[in-house]
Amino acid sequence: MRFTSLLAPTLKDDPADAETVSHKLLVRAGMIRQVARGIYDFLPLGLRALRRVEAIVRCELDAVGCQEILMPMVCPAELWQESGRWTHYGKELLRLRDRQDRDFCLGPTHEELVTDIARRDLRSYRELPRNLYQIQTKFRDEIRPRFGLMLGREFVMKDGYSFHIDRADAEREYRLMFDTYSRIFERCGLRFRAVEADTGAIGGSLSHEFQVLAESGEDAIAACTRCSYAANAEKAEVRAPSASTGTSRARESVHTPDQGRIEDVARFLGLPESAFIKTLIFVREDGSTLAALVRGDHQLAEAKLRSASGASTLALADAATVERVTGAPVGFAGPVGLAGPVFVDRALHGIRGATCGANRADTHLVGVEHGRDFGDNAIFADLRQAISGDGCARCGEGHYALHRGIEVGQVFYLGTKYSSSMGATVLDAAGEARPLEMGCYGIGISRTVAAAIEQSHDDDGIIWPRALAPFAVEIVPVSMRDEAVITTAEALHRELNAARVDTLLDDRDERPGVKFKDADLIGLPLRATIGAKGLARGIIEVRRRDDGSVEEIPVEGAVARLRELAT
RNA sequence: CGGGGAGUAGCUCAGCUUGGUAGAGCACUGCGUUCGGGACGCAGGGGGCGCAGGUUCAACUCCUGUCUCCCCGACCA
Repeated sequence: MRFTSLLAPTLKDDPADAETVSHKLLVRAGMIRQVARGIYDFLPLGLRALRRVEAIVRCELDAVGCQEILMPMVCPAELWQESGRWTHYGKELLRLRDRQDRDFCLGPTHEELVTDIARRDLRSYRELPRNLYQIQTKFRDEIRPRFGLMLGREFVMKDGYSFHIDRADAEREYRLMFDTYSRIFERCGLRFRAVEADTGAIGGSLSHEFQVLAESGEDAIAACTRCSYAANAEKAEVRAPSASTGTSRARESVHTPDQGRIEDVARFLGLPESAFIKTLIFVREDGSTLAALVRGDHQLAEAKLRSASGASTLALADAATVERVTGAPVGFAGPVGLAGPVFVDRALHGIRGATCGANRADTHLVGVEHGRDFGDNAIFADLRQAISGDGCARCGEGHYALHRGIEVGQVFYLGTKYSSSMGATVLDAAGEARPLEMGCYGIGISRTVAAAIEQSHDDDGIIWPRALAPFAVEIVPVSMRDEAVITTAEALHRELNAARVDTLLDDRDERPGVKFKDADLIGLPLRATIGAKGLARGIIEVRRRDDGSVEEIPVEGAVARLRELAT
């Protein structure tokens, strides 16, 4: 490909609306362009990177027996009504109406559609297992899209679904997909970690996320330094503390005017935040309320509370509800005398001399003690987010180190959630109709492109992993006025292409500095610089984008050498 | 949805406080010089200031409405 015919509008300035590195660099390198919030054009270079990821995904999935299909982006409401998600999915589901006034939605995921295929076309256990996938544009009307390709509303996703006669076979497939995903991300050249994950709104019971490790990641993941256990910090089980904390003292109330935040009260009273009990009020789906207690310096993990309380959905109570339940404005809730179910994090078991809200305006209680002052209606559970240094509950010995990650893939064991609600059954060997056991497996293709950049870049631009680079080699003729330079560059370009090495020839009549800057920005793994001085000595200079190392190679045999370096 | 910020040339921004009919750098066009890390000179082209109203002799500047984009949002009990 010639630069002069490539649409690659590189920019010197960072775009004003970009925050993250990948967003800035993708735009600056002329790979994507924003069209509306969370919606982007892919320009040729960006598309090529996207296609690289797709190709790896296809290759690995096809190799383990998956079959590619393509389902519609516009989905009829009926199927979503059948599964119940038409009413439950929420505002992320973009609904539309056609000219006949029929309801449709843009598919944010395709369990309904694929289950519909399965129930129509799969009849017998003999036709199982099946694993169907598609690579397609998805739409989720996110509340707050951000960070370019990281959290778009429209994005490219590979979603796969498998069908089995029983749970054992579904779990076998789950493990197969787990291994396949590991291979896919390895091939992409990414540093990642597979972590146990919450199953979230989709449901199911067994799930791993594939997290690309990057400082800018939005997910916190906890990995044991001793064993192989790693999990989303939301889910990572925290080992129960061995000893209770604090010293006993008499309970008394203190006047804390306008001190509603733990941070403020802690300063006001000169106490550490860890000596506080944080009391949060939640509302269940049916409108009933419950309280959750964590230590002042800890964060509640909503997913844990959800499973401890058995509530399918939980929402933090609004100010009016808090006042009704606690009898005090927001900021002064506490467990003492609080009615209703109270879920308590294990770190508070046996706590003494603690401080909490008094359920009275502008008042806190000090010297609060578990057992003496609260606990009758307490249900103890692991409720908080893991933090660095927490004990690993899995091996019982190690401790957690926290990392930031970008979720690029997830594998789920789904069970019969959709097959049951949508009547997707097959006959088993005994001639009995059984709902299909299902698994589902996703990879954020466009997000993977962004994640690769978050993980691999420098001040000058992108540093593509070989496997994802839009081109393998960029040829930079230092001058477009020098016959020998041009001839050599053209020949190299031609021969590399013939040798199936994707090559970009920067044939623009620009000064060398401009070309070098753009080459660094675009970030192809190898740059072959051809200049008059080098040619006089019969050499071409090859520079690696990742470590900046330079190798001079003879013009004779340059193709073979470059091909070697490129693979 | 709540809070904050911003919409002026392709990009990054200045100009609005104190209304008088729009500017810089980069990019772009032509010519010349230059040519191994974002060159230089000269000469050019391009926007009427998100949109719609209003006030005024006069609005990018003031007022009202509206749209779009960006950032933050249990952390508090």
